[in-house]
Amino acid sequence: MGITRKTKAVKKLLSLFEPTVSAILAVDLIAQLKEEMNKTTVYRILDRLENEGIIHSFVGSDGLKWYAKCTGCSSNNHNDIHPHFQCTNCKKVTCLPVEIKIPIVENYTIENAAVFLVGKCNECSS
Amino acid sequence: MGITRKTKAVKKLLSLFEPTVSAILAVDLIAQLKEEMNKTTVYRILDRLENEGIIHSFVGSDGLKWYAKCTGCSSNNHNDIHPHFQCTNCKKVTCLPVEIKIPIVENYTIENAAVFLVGKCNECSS
DNA sequence: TATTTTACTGCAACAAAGTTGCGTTAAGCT
DNA sequence: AGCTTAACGCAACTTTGTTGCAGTAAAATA
Ligand SMILES: [Mn+2]
Ligand SMILES: [Mn+2]
Ligand SMILES: [Zn+2]
Ligand SMILES: [Zn+2]
Repeated sequence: MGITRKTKAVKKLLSLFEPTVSAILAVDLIAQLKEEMNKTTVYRILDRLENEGIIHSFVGSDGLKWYAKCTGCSSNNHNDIHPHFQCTNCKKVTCLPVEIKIPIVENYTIENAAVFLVGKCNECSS
Repeated sequence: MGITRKTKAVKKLLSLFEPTVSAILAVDLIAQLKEEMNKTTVYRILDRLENEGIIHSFVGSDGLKWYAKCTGCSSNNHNDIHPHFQCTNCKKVTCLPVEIKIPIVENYTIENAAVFLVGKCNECSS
């Protein structure tokens, strides 16, 4: 189950997540890998890696899809529930290593929460 | 500034938000109004109403745009910051009238938060 | 190492959401 | 009623993402 074959394409794509802690836009990955693989392949590999628990995805405030490395997830245990932050200045998106406290609201049984925060990162707030 | 002319189209669109507390998908509005106005018109009216502080928008977990009525906003004061909830069963999306407690995270100055909650609504959890 | 199997990839065509330009219509003011 | 211009319809376009199918290559088997 999952990524059964570690092809050149899979290795190449994974290598782009290595040097950074930031999340990466799916669209940016496609642009960056244009010479090396087809966009269909990029989307398919992202799908598989996410099912494997190697990366996770979320949607930004503009509806675009972001991907970032997981820490300690597997295919049957995706426990990477944390807020994501975007800097309004440098536009970088990062995973915040803090717990989300799921609110208790009457008449609603809340099972999951997606939190997208916006503000200024340390480097950009001079 | 804002909606200067209350046309038939504007009145009709606003009337769809009246009978419900739920949010409405932009795409659903377009489908529902297909016979009465063009989709371009729908998008343009939604834009204007949002700038006026009459409705507010947010993005669901699938990247689609939702709109809901504002309560007590104006064009220069959009203070409708609350979580949104989607029921996994009936798919309805509602505005939750609770305050979002913006987390304090070192190295990040958080200015805004979008919280999208998922679970079961009262009607659907038998 | 040669053969075989099938997971993976490329391509082209498609789908859905949303935007833009421009000519036409109608809201609402005099 | 006539005038001005905000608002509208339409078609064409952009962007993101998906699908079907034929061809390729990773890796298992012999
Ligand atoms: Mn993350
Ligand atoms: Mn709301
Ligand atoms: Zn920054
Ligand atoms: Zn429900």
